[in-house]
Amino acid sequence: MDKYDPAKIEAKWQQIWKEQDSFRVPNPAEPGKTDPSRKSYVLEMLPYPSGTLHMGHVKNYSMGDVIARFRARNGFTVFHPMGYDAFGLPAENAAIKTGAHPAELTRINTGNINQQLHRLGVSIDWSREISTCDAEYYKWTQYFFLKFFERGIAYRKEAPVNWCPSCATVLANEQVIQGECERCGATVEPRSLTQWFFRITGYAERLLADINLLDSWPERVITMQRNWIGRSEGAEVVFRVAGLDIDIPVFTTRPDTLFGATFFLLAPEHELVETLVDGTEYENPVRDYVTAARLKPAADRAAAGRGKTGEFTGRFAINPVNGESIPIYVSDYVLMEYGTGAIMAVPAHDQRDFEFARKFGIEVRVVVSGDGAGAGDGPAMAAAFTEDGVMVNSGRFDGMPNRDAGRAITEWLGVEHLGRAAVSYRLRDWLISRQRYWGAPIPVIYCDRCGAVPVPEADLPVLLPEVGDYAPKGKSPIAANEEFVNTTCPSCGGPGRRETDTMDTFVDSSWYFLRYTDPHNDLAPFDKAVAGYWMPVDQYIGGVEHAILHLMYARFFTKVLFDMKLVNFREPFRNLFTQGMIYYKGAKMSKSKGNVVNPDEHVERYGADTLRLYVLFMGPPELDVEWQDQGIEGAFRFLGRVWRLVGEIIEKTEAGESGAAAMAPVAGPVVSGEAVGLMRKTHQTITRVTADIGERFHFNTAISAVMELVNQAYLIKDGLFSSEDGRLALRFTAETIVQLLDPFCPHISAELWERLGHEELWQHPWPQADAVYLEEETYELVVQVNGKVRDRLQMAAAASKDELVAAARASGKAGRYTEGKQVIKEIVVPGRLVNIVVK
RNA sequence: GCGGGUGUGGCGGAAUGGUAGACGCGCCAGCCUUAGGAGCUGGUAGGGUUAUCCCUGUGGAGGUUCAAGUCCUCUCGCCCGCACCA
Repeated sequence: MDKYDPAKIEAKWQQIWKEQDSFRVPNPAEPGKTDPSRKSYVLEMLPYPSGTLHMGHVKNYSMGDVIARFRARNGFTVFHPMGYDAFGLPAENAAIKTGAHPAELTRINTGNINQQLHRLGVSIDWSREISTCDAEYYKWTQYFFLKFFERGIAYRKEAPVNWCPSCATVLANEQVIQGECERCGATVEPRSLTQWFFRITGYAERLLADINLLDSWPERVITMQRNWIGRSEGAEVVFRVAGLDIDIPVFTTRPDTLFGATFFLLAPEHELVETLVDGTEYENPVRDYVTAARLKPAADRAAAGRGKTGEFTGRFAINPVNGESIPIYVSDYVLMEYGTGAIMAVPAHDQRDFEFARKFGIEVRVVVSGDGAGAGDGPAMAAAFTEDGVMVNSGRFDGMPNRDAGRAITEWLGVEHLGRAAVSYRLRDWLISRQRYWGAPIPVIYCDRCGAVPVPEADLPVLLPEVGDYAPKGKSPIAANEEFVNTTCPSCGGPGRRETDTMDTFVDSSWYFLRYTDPHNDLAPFDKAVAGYWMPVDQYIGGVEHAILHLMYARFFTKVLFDMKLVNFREPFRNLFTQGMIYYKGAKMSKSKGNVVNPDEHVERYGADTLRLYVLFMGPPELDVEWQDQGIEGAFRFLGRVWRLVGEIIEKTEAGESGAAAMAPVAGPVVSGEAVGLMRKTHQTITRVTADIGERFHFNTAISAVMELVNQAYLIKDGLFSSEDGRLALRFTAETIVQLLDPFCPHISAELWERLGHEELWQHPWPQADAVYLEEETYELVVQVNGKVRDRLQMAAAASKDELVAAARASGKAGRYTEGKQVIKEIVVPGRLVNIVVK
């Protein structure tokens, strides 16, 4: 046979798949009445077209394709679409540098990626391709904004926000990592701006509770989401400012420590700070403190271990449980965004409050005692006591276990109308406005008379206008386009000005999986029945870096759409698989580090099949792995071995001696026992590969199982060609190898399958293992003495327990260790081992 | 600090509580070849003996069990997430 030439056969099959539109899946004519039980929606996170695909994408799409092709061949109608997350800063920044239009750059990049995906041979239904920067798509993103606005989920408020000076835009909390911009790493600055938000906090409880509806998500992703939502149970307690008619509520998770509150704190941003100090001698120092705190970068302010600072306001708060007056301070360790922006401080039982109290000489009063006796040791404490104990110094609650007291105090507060049980979340509302160009314009018009007025649905899309200069100047470049900005108010017809901010690109990607189901619908974002047929996504695959951002937003979006009755499911992604990253030279691949492995070069050199095979063979798909330059050589060698093996079998056997015949048990005289052995190995391999792909996603072990089979075939093939049974077994083995390899390496498999005399491998049913061949006649019995292996014996599969014991006892090798000893017992595991326990 | 994950040859990694190191890379040897950075075959955890066999070994220390990489307790290292969240 000719030499293995991946470039030639890959081009050939990609052309055939393209011409035949092989992976196209039409929507059912009557989706509501069509049985969706055999559909499988396989989805990989859509790529951001910043340039070309990198190795992480190759892994992602290779995995998705293995699952898609495997399921297709197992009788599922596989829905496997693709698109581009095309709005975003990289294209815009490149545009600023080169002067090209971001749309043009995006068009070029998506074209490149489309070509790369074709060259990988991924089984995508390209008729459903979408790009989030197309007006036909973002029209519906804007539509959802309007619907969210109608429901009060989209709203505008002035708030302290995160400003990235490098990206020149505000960021959502999720996009700030340790005080730095998630995208560019610049230190974010606090600013107070009026911005658009999505009220995701209203869904905090459901985002948490509905985790139970997910079938299979990685534990760490679930944990990260739980942590991010950060639900805390406690109480809201109202403190009154002495001498003023002002009530300030605080949130606490420790209502049991209320009697230990010896001071009170406000966040610098708290709206009442000014009221409390206005016109008093404390006015100036407090104002100075507040100003300094507002300017401090969030990262500095949050730095743990930094000494506590604060400023006394001259005011006192009255503790509702005992009527005590406690001093009110302003301190920057109190966060305006969490709880109510004010806290009661209990230094004896909170380390932060303790540090503040020590610095400012405030009383530390123990109200929960560890040993039940040691009350009043506050002045001697070296640190706060944060464990559970028994109540002291707390009036009628003394002597109670503190957790019980917490509940009792909360209840009492409720009765007295001084507080109530409350739940607080760490999750904040999603800030979606961006002061940048390359995004979907927020469809709102401002009118002096009517305020913020939504653009009427009929006027969508609000097209992104042309601008002369993309460089951000603290506000969106769109603001410079007077023609765009100046319009009429849809409500009163008077002069209006358009909103010039665009939406966070995470809004675009929060619903793209729905658009795939009905991508050309121009009357609605999607048809409910059609979406209901394909959704939810049965298997979602992507990087763990989206564990919070994208996955939380998409879950939120789906829940809002559920409430709007646009979808009939609560969770979009039933199963999630997060792949590990590929490292190179000990680090994450990145252009700045210069350690990037370019997929195109490897496709060129070895072919897509080899690259796909290697990225999945490298290790368990969920773990981070290190790219090894020589590793891919091994994958290429293996495919060469397969090519030559199958080629030789094609040449030396007849097509008539093929799979169908081999599916029946080997009948008649078995010329060579090895023919049966090969049939057994082949069927065992079917079992292993099927389980490894279908149930465990252990692609690396599935591949190694095929490698074993190939190795086995090589060892015994020469002895088998001479007999009829041998040729039959070899032909069947060759066909099986090709079929099992198909999800990983579809091109070489399709080619060899054709040469074996068949058609359309991607539609051919997945091979089934035949139990007749799985049963071994003999096996190796391990003989242990006191748990140590001493001998291995060939035993008949049917041997009884007694026979196994007898054989084990008769073993000379094992006998050396049992001689002269007393046999206490014998453990028999049929099919595996006998363990003789002696003393 | 809290939460999650992970630790096995020179390397990537296999092992429903039942033969530790499958498979691949690398390395060594043989065959084939005018040649080989091709192909085929064999070997390759460490230590001691080599006809063979023995001992030790899955980060460390205990424990459960006839039997532990696997289960339990403690502990150490690394990775990820959150972190002044009241």
